[in-house]
Amino acid sequence: MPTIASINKPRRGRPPKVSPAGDNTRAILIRSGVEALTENSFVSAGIEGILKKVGVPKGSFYHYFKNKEDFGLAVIDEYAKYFAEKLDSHLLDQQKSPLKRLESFVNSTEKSIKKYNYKRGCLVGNLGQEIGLLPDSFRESLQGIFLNWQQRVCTCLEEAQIEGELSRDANCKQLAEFFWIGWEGAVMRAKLMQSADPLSLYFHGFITALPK
Amino acid sequence: MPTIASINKPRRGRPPKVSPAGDNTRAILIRSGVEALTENSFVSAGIEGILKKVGVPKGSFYHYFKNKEDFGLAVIDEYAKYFAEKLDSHLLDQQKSPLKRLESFVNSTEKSIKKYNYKRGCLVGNLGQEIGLLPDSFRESLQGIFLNWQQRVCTCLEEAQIEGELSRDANCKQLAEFFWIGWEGAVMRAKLMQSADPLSLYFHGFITALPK
DNA sequence: ATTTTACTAGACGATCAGTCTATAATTCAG
DNA sequence: CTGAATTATAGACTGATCGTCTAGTAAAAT
Repeated sequence: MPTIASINKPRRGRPPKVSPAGDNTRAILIRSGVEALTENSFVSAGIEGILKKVGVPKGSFYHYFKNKEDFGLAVIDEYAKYFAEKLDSHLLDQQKSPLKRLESFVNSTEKSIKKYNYKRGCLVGNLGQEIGLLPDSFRESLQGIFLNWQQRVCTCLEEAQIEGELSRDANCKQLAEFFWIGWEGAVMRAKLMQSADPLSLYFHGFITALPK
Repeated sequence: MPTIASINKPRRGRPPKVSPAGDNTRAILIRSGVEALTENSFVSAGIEGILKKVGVPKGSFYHYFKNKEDFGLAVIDEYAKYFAEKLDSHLLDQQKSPLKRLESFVNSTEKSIKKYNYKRGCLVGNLGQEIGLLPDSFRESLQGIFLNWQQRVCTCLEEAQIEGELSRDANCKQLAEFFWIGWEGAVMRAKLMQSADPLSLYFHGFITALPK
């Protein structure tokens, strides 16, 4: 990102191709990578396919990224950012009760997975499953993302306690962790069954399990 | 498998290499495949690697299997057979109460995942995650395996009802499906965290959620 | 014109699934 | 015993694709 200083007193040479809308080549590649990795695995997703989909020549890849690992980390970060926003858009919706907010997130995921014909799942789940084949740097990153998501759901459950939807005795942190552990299984199963039923079945089970 | 007739009146030519212990080349390849696919994904698992691990030359592979897909299906079948036996060894143990049998399965999985340094997961879960990249024939096979496992847990839960560990009102079929949906998420998370905690946390959550 | 930087074409070696030809091993028929 | 028949082993080979790299061109500054 260019600083104010670098705009006022530009460096010599050809300036980087950067647009305010964020549609520069690097960002385009990352978005293409997000799409690829929500459908494919990291190992089987080829760089060439990711490039071809957005018409960026192969030689450019190693100008923008050190290697595939570096690219992968950038893609993970972008997905985490996108997903955290999506999560917040539901979990922070003050119009609904806390548990209804969680339900709203689930419903939105159901719609989304149908929309993409049960081909796209959770990028973090996909990469988590093949963690044994991935660079070590991926593990920390993915672990941190789960912690982050769990924290958000935990807060939502605590608000449910305040509003009386959930027993004061409930261990929200543990429940949030339980939710995400199983949720990734539900997303996987939905892809396998080509049906959103596993998502709603899992959510229904989770809700009825909560101590009132 | 040779029939009685074919033993009494054998065909001409070299007979198929088959040992009563089942340690013929085909079986060895399948076992090597099971190991490979519990750690890797199908797409990223190379045939050459599977062959090299057991010292079988490449030419033999296409003698025993039509192609990689054919091999994959055989590997899945072998794993399903192995796993169903493992499951039964716990769930049919009349020494324990039904819910304790399920706990016994969970404990055994915890030990197993530790033993292999959190590298080996569930073959069915691994392949399920990448189902979008796999031949169509895999989907049916994997779906059927889940149905089978769910049926076994369902029966166990019904026995728990009889023994009074579980409410008569409980929907055992649905609970069994819930269990397996989430369980695959827990196995994935255990690999990612390099810890068996997600397995026990998930099981604990499942048990406390059951209607008494 | 020259320098600096941004970007790209295409080659490279490795590895992939799968094919092919050759031959070793074993058994039965005559 | 000989030779045909069949199973099984062996690995070179093809064509595609992989991640990576180098040597270059394009563009805008001095």
